[in-house]
Amino acid sequence: MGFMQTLRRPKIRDQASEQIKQYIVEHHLGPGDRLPTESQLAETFGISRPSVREATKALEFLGIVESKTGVGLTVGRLDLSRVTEHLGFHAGLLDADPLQLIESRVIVETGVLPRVAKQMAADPAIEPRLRQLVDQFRAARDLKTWIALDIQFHRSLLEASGLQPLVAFGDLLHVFFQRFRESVKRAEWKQGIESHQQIVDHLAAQRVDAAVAELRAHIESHQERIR
Amino acid sequence: MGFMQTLRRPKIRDQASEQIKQYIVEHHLGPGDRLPTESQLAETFGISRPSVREATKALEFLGIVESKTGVGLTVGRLDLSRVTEHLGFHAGLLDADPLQLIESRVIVETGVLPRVAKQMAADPAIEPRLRQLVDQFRAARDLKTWIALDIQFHRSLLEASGLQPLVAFGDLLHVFFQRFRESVKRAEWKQGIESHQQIVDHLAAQRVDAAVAELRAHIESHQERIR
DNA sequence: GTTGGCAAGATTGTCAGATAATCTTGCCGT
DNA sequence: ACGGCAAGATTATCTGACAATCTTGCCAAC
Repeated sequence: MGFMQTLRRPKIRDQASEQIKQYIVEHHLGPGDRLPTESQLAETFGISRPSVREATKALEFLGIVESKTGVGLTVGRLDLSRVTEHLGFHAGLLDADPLQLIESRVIVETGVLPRVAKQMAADPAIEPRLRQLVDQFRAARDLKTWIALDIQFHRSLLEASGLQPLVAFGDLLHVFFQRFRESVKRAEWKQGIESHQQIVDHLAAQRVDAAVAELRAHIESHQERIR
Repeated sequence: MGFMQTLRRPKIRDQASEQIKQYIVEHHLGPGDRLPTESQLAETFGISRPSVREATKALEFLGIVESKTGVGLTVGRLDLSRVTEHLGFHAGLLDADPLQLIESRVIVETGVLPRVAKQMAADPAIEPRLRQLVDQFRAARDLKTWIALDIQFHRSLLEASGLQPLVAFGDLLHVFFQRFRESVKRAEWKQGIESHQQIVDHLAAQRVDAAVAELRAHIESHQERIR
């Protein structure tokens, strides 16, 4: 019978990572502040250094602490991109509904366009950058560079909004979209190039609604490919 | 002279974690599937087992892999709550521009409302759920439960859209947003309650534009508090 | 006196090997 | 057929050592 217990003894390294977090809070440490050395932590917690390391390396992976050879451990600074970097990988495993991912992209990327239009009017450096990417598209000859440029275009669009959280979210999704970008056919390039061109044109002329419509159609064109 | 290099050799365990992720992708492994043993991984990568462990423990921390004593390593199941739990333990470490967070939330949450209105028309269960949350607001007496309910309300809004990726992203934004909520004053509750009420009313009546305007004003009201 | 480099110490990075704890599997007796 | 026990497999933890890297301070040269 298996009803009893499953009362697993908590793992030492997990206790250690909790204690380290607790240490940070109790000592009111902020980003950049120093932590005790691994040896000191090991002695304090009454465990071995390898266990402490497994704890700190896990925390470091998330960005909660940083470690430098010859220096020591310091408290880290957490930003969204750091987190999504690893989570994006997860979105690939998690068999999310492709239709939901497409719709999510549409909402985020079109939602950002009004801001982009404003930023373009204020910062003359943005438009040339986008046009340069469109031109590189036309010169692209193989699928691989086309994909890379497509990713960069959409990323630049998000970057132009100045909203880093949304850039991070875009990066997260792009891992997933890579999968069916590969199934793009040559004939569909041309259409993609024209879409990008028109989006930039619309934005430069402050025709936000037209840009939104074009971008929505562009992203939703993936829908036909996923069946 | 310091101009040369700063070309840090990539750390072995980081290479290892990358290789493990790569292994999962290349072998098309999904949650629950087995990975090679630590010893096998160590031998395959040509490194020691402790280094493999530091890599796997970091991945396990995020839920990318799971390990059970006597069993082995398996691919993990996405558990965002675990991540947000680790992130939220100390607000002082979170680094994000408040204005960008606010604007990002506005874009995501308002962008979702057209879909929510559609879903409400199709699924009669949604409206009572939202109204119930509004009612609980009115009954709330302390700041803590108010914050919890506020988070839940906005989350339910995203859930009602049926777009899981945006729900997950919303959770992440809330973690970074948390510290600003604590500075809400009692007088501002009332206003928040009324906002929520009106948003639900507008949506129920299919007045999407009005709901968008109200939600935007509601979120942007935080701007005045962060100076 | 100032500057430059070098040496020593401190700290993390990596490794090897061993033992304990825990889970699975299959055998054996009833 | 069923239940328990033993053996194997695998992760969990520890000890100890050495390598790589950064910081600090001393010392010599100018």
